[in-house]
Amino acid sequence: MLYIWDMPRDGRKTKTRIIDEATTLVLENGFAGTTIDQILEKTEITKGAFFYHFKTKNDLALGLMDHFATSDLNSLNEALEYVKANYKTPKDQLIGFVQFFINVFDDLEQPYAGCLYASCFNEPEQFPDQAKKIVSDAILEWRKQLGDLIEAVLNDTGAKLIVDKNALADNFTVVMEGGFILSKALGDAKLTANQLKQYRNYLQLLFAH
Amino acid sequence: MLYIWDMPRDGRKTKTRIIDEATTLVLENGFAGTTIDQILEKTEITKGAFFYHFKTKNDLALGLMDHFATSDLNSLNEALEYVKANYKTPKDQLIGFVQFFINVFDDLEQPYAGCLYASCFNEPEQFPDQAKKIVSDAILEWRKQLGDLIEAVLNDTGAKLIVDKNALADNFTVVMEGGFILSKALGDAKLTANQLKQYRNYLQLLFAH
DNA sequence: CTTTTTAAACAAACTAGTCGGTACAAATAT
DNA sequence: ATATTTGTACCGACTAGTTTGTTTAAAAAG
Repeated sequence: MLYIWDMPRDGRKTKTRIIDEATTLVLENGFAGTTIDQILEKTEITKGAFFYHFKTKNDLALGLMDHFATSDLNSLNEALEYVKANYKTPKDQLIGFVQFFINVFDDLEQPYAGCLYASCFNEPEQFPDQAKKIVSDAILEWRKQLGDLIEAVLNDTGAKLIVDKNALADNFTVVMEGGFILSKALGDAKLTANQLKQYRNYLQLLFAH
Repeated sequence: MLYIWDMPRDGRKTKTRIIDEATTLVLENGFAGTTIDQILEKTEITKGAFFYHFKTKNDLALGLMDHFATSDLNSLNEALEYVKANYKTPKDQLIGFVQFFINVFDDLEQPYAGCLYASCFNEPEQFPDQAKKIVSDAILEWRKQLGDLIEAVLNDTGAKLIVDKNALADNFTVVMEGGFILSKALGDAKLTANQLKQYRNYLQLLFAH
């Protein structure tokens, strides 16, 4: 017999709840535009509980970015593992990687809530340097992993044009970030996937036999 | 009969100064993160003068966006006129259009300050609907003008792949917006131009003979 | 004269962060 | 077994300072 009052208090649940709700609020109002009172209202916790988990609002910024980057890099690795398990040639793996994310964003009905990386550099003075470093490290990790895949294609298949491996890898991140903005601005969820398809087209033309 | 005292004092200079300095501040701190006192300090005017020109802070948001969009659409038209005067075939005009902006961003030494369109949708709840409409209208104008150019190329040259005219036109906006983020995140001014070069590559491969 | 700008005070609401205190489970002591 | 202590999680009133916007009287400038 399990009564709720028998359940031990788990502070991680509260912390996770704060991070989840705060992320939503920051994507709607920006970081400076999100007040701690708003977070308290959404999470239905009190000020005391909030400051128990986060020393300051800056500390929250760090927590948000850390959580976001971790889950972002998880999805990078998930996609990499998927294509390496399911495709043989580097080219198929690279195209499959992009297609993986096309499928994700093709299924969305309403515009993706947004990316905290963009928030961080849209109000850069509001975020501590540590948060900015988390973002740049994450972007460089996407560059590295995609860059390795691209290099393998260059060695295996060759390209129709001389291209910079890093710039081509970065182009994925750029199309994603820009796609989110376009999608929100025009209120059309499908636009992000459509933009990724342009990137896929580019790769297909570049690495055509 | 014209008396000298018929000429009122010119408040447009002050208003322009407010808009210029406020734009810089919003790109650094976000809109919610920019206080009117900060603007007063930078412009060296007083609170009375500020509220003489803008009824509310929301009114300022509108003024900023209107000014920004006007100058953005001016540069769209400038580039269009340039390529139509200097290139003959639709394909050369389209590639020339992209090259026009590559040249602009290749000359930058430090990352582009940023785009208010992005600010608007990174803290959408902070901006009035009217401001958001200015942004979506501007993005649709880029889509239309570039789309017309692309359609001319499709009719004249044909494409290696079936592409959606609008998505291909939007891809320019997306690469710009994403490029700004990348450039700021990694602190490298050249990255935006490099990303535009990927878009140019894509067009060249797509419309190759 | 009319428009624009100053200077300074003021208010009402909001904001980040503090602080003393409570509830409760597990560990420790008796 | 029972009593006491300790540490974690949480509460909510309070404070010091900030923010938008108002008001008012006077001054500058074409």
